[in-house]
Amino acid sequence: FVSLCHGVIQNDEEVFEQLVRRLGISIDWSLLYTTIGERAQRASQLAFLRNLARGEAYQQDAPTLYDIDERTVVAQAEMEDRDVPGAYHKLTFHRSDGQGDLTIDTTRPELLASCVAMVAHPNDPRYQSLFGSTVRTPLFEVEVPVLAHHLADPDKGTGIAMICTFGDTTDVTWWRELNLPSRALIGFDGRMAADTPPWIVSPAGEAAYSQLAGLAPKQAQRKIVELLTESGEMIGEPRPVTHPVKFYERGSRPLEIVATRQWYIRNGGRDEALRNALLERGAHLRWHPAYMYNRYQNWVGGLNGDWLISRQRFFGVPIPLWYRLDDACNPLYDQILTPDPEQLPIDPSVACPEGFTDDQRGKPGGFIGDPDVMDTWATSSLTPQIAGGWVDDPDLFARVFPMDMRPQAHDIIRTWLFGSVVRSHHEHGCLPWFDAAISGWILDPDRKKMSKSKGNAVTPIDLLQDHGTDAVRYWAGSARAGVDTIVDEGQMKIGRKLATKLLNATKFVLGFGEPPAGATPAAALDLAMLARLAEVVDESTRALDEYDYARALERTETFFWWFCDDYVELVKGRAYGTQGEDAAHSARAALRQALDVVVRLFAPFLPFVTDEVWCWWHEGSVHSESWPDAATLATLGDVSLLAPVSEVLAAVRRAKTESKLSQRATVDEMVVEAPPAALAAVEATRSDLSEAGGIAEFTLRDGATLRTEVRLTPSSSGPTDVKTAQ
RNA sequence: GGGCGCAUAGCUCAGUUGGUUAGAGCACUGCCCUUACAAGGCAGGUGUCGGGGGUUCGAGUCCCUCUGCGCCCACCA
Repeated sequence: FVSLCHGVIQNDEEVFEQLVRRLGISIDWSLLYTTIGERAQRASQLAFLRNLARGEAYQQDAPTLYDIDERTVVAQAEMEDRDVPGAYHKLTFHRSDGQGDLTIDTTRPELLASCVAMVAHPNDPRYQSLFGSTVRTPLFEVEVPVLAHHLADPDKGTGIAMICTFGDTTDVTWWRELNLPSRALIGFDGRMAADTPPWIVSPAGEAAYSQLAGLAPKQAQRKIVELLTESGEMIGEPRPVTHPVKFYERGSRPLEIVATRQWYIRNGGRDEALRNALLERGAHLRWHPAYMYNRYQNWVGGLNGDWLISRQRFFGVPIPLWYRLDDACNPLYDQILTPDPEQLPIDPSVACPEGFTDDQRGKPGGFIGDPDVMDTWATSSLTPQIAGGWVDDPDLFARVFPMDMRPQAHDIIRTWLFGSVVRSHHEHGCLPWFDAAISGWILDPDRKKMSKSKGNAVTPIDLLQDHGTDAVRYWAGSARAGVDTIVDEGQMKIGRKLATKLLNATKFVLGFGEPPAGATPAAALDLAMLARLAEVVDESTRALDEYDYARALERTETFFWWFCDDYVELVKGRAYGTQGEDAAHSARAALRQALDVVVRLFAPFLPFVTDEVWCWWHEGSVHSESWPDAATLATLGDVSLLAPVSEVLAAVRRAKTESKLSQRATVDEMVVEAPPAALAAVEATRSDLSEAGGIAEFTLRDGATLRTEVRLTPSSSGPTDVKTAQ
């Protein structure tokens, strides 16, 4: 079985690696690790042994939530509540003093044989006289005490409940706090015990139990309802309710509670000082978005026990321990044998503890390996240590730990993130990273969470094939951090357009040829464009520093479209040389400089197209280049120049469009009226505007507001039309 | 029951410490073969900023409240 698992894993790892490579994520593949690989097992087992040595890991024999299909215990973090249909059953208990009956409501009548006591609130006036007395259970005729406990809710059911071992976690609390006996009947196979338990002694009780023996919970419930109805001890019909029940998150039947010996790691669930320390750690983590800390707080504050890490599975990282056996071959769980850390990873079912030989395995006075494996999160919670070389590369570890950032989705804050904080707190006394970047889920177009079982999942590889990696990353990069995001192939198409535009724009800019060495942007428009770009670099850098990648992308994109639509169109003619050599060199230098920066700004979002165009005029990959620095751009330019110029250009285009003319059509005359500042801007770019607009006669004059008059001659014969645009 | 998020154009969303007439893309419509790009370009209409109240010279933005949607957590007889 284990070898089959390894086969599946090997295949999956290849598929995942292909996917990650295709996504263009910059991974140093020489540092690849897998959570089931040797390095991870070594780190996982070593960390556990160190937890054990410091008392942070311990074993306990206690009632535990257990999945009867998976046949394993599960941790609180892997459970979820589901609303399922159930029914209240009103049962009659008989007072031992013969003074009448007592009725209770239960949703789990099948556990009646496991009843150990009755409980009501200490202040409930209805039951004051019964506290301290005993009652007999229906069918089984077992005497159980009537007790008081503050958790009993007078408003629920009849105000008095039967305590069974174990119907729910409240039963466990009552059982523990009221020192009750254990009468568990549901076994690891999820069925009622085959033999009549010793506490059922009456012939009628034995007869009743024999009809339940070996049944699964649901079958047992149907049967006992039959029996109770026959005996007249059930009042009325079951009353249907919908109530929340605990399930294993991947399970199909409700969890049962069984008493079993398991391993735990302290996580504050039973220790207020540790809980507060971990809350404090979480508060020091920089959360992106910040409100995700609330989920951490909710989770840590709501813990009701330590972290159960042992699992009854065959494939996983083994718990690296052995136990001595007594002369009758019973394991002595307090006589733990630990391996030499140098030998890790080990499988205790194969390896022998020091001082023993394999022929002593399972023999009287010998030893036995722990049969369980660790929860997958017990290993995943150590990924910063595994990746950072905690066990095998102390030099690397010293340099990279704590790590910068944990990227993950919000649904595993309780598992991956919290578990990692717990392990780092115990082992290193610090947070494992400085920042946590929490993403949302991808939702289908109907805003439903994607899941394989619902069949609405879109695999990333299909999207990458259909739209290209850059397009998919553009869509993903436009989504705000932490927010669930709908798959939007429309956005991907826009991303693809952007990538195509970058190819075309680069081809065009490079087509002008390289300006001579030493040529620098000098024209006012060129300097203004570069000044605007400098602002974009600043803003984009600041946004990324704050993990606001969507803003960084948006700002760069907005600039780039303006750059293509307006700036390039304005300087096109000049760059071709229509205004002389010097003017051309200024434009060409500015175009190249801007493109050089823009490509680097886009590189994290559109890794493939940026790398492609970069190599058209640079050596090496854009992804090895430094991030652009606004200070290196010409800062002499006046950004305020740009708005009036773009406005005049738009007015010309509008006039041509409204006259149903080609944008190439000649403007006979244009008059721009503007206040002094705008007028100066238009004046400074007059030659570029004239060329781009095809303007024959261009007049400027003072005015209160910017106003552009455009006179056109339609290409075909027709009346002269005067368009006025604000 | 406790906590959190969201609500802005038909759709998806920007809107930064309160500050001109609230923006973008998509969709829709029209025009244009234009020597980077027709798998393209240019241009155009579109709003009770969820409701109500308050603070302020000024509120999409701050405060209170209500409504709707979504998520997390909770001891579920």
